[in-house]
Amino acid sequence: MPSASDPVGTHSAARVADRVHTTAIHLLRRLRAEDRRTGLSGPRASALSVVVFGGPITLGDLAAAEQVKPPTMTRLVNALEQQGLVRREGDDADARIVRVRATAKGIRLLQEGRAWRIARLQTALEELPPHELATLADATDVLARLMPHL
Amino acid sequence: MPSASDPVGTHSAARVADRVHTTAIHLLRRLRAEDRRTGLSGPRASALSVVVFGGPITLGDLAAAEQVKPPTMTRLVNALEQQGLVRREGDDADARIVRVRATAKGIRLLQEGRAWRIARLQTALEELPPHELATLADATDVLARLMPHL
DNA sequence: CGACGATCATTAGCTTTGCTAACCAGTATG
DNA sequence: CATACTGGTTAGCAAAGCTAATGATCGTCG
Repeated sequence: MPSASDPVGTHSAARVADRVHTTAIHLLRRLRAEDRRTGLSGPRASALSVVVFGGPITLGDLAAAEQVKPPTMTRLVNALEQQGLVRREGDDADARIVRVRATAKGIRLLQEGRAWRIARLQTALEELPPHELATLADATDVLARLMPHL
Repeated sequence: MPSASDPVGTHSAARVADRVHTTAIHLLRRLRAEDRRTGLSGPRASALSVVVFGGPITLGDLAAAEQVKPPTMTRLVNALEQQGLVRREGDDADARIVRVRATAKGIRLLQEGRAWRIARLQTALEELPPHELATLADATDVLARLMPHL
């Protein structure tokens, strides 16, 4: 199915890869500015997000999910804990393990922050015709399916 | 035009905004690992990219382009200069100004680094059927058009 | 022409985030 | 039960971001 913007099918994987990459970078840079409103830095917001949506999780797994080494995650969790956004919990079976759980405050802040961050993007998307919105949705599906293979 | 994955048109701008945002974050995190091969950190690679493609540019404009304050850019340029990737040049008319220009080595390294960084993505994209590749290309078009309004 | 404010870059010093190496406590295994 | 492995933390380093203050130059206006 040749698209409207590329009727003759000149898409090469290399070109598309480059454009997807560039687009992602530019998009996030634009949105980054909104982070300040929550008082949460990028890494903290990201880690909190995993804790909120991924339920109680061990510190090591959290580090792996965030693609960060354990010492870095220890510090991030320290900071989030001091802000009252997460709690450390011990494990009954294995005393080495630390489970991290989001507090009600953490859940609330994350949702507000997320809302702020994507508010501008959402506003812009509302101007799009439905079929373009659908294209974006489809593209996220494709990339989500691809992600595990990266 | 309802898409295959969403036949009844339940797309809301809010949902799509959230998914685009999340997808961009996850994608870039996966790709980040490849940066080490160039010996260029993310910020340095990004700044070098602007210098290479944006021609000689003043330090202040470069800082603005990278959405960073001047002192930060001074340090980045110092590092790039020590690596022999850019050169500082004075301005004849205005002695306050520093122009930053990429060296041949800088241009070469950037192109190699870019290639490495997107190599995994490209490999994954090569597995996709053409219509999904086209979906991704269209999505980048939509977002690129949107970008100035963000 | 000369003084004074504006502009561009840098320096100094702080915080956050990332790392590796070393360490401690607890688990599991021979 | 000794020994190795695992999960988390501590210590210490480097990079990248910031603000505030400095230095040097430019432009303007009296």
